[in-house]
Amino acid sequence: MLPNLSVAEENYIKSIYHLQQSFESVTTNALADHVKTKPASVTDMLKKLQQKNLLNYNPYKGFKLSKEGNKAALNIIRRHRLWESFLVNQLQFSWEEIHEVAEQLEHVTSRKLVDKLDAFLGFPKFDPHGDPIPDSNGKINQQSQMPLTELPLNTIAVITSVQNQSSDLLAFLSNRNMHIGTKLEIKQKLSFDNSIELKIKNRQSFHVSEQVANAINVNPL
Amino acid sequence: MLPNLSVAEENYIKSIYHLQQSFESVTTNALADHVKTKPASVTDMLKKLQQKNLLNYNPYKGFKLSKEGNKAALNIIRRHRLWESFLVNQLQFSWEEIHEVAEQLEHVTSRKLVDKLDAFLGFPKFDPHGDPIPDSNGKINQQSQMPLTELPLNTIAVITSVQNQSSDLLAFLSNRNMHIGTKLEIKQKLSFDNSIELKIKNRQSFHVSEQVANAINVNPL
DNA sequence: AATATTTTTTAGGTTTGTCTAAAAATAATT
DNA sequence: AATTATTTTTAGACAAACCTAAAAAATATT
Repeated sequence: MLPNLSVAEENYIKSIYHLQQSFESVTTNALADHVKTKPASVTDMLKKLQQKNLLNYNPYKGFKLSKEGNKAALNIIRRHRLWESFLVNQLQFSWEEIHEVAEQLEHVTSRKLVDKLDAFLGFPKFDPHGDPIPDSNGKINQQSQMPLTELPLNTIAVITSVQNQSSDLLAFLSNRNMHIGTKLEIKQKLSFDNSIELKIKNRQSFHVSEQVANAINVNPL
Repeated sequence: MLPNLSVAEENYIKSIYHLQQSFESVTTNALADHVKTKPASVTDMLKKLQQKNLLNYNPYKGFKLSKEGNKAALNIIRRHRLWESFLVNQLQFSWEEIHEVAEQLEHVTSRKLVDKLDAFLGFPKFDPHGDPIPDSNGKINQQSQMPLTELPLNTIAVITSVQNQSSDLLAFLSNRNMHIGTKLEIKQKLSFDNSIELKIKNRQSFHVSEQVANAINVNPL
């Protein structure tokens, strides 16, 4: 069903997908920046992706992924995030190191490999950065992830990731029993320093600074 | 130290290495066959590898891997065999399916990934086909693997692999307590049917047919 | 509205790895 | 030894993905 894609094509598709998530219109220049190439090269590739029906492209007007293109993108992202999970959870990589390696692994296309890896990892829903992993049908748990600072009051949410790697912070979180998967809710936001009062079930509430809250991503339930 | 290699270059190097193991001189035509391309393309690549000091090449006379080239080959083979081990031992792939997937995985170059994978797998010495896996310094347990039919009498050896996938055979071997890693020795060879009398420590000796013995590869200790 | 600026596309070239067809070197045969 | 056959290399082209420089279109500014 999906055509065979070169590594270059996959990288463009993935970049277009990511840019579409952040900005509702993607420009040639922004894409060139993202894939680290020149605008003229982007135009060439856009034509090629259009021909493969992965992209709807009107010269000078703009472009966006077709339904097929979107499917292809989710497939690539699935592979990327599963490998990231593998690297962190099985091979003990730290978060900074994985992206580059996953960039290579994501281009290994065997469907069977990906599905078996998924099963081996226990069908994770989020990667180590807290980003959702599309399932084998391309369904993705839409980006409900947000920094803790944006979580509304009295809404239970799960910690999905921590942005920062500093051992200080990790130790602090561990000490407060905050781990990936921990459920919590915000009881109060203090306006004079933007600190936040948190409550974890069966524990006493406690405060965290704005900086800490900003480094924690959560997923409301 | 080793130059960055393209996927194409890696495939040529790997093929040259394998052909050198089987035949003491490798020809342009044989190599073209092995990498599924045309002799003219091979000549082009030979020049390139020569320039990178991976190959000693004399036009019309012949070629072989340089010391550096050999090192590069062993590195690629290490990656290939570690991934094969991963696919079979962790992801439950069967032996037929792994080669193609490992052909892609072997080109992921992160040294750290490979070494961590090696550790994760418990530093295996042989891949699922029974072929030796080079260590991180490129040292390889030279091919002592042989079919059980060629093992001398009264020499203890370890089963390293089974050539055949038939469930009959696998069940038979399992029933006789013969698995990868099992130590055994030959007590007698019967000349009228070439069957073999085997002995496993702490067990009664038993016979296997020539066909069965031929499907089993062993490594003398 | 006319001009200036920015963005995007076209035109033409380069590199990598491939190809076919022809030439050169080596090997085999009479 | 001379001819024939095979192997290998050269010559010239092509596709993919990139580049620079120039042209075209869209956007912004006066």
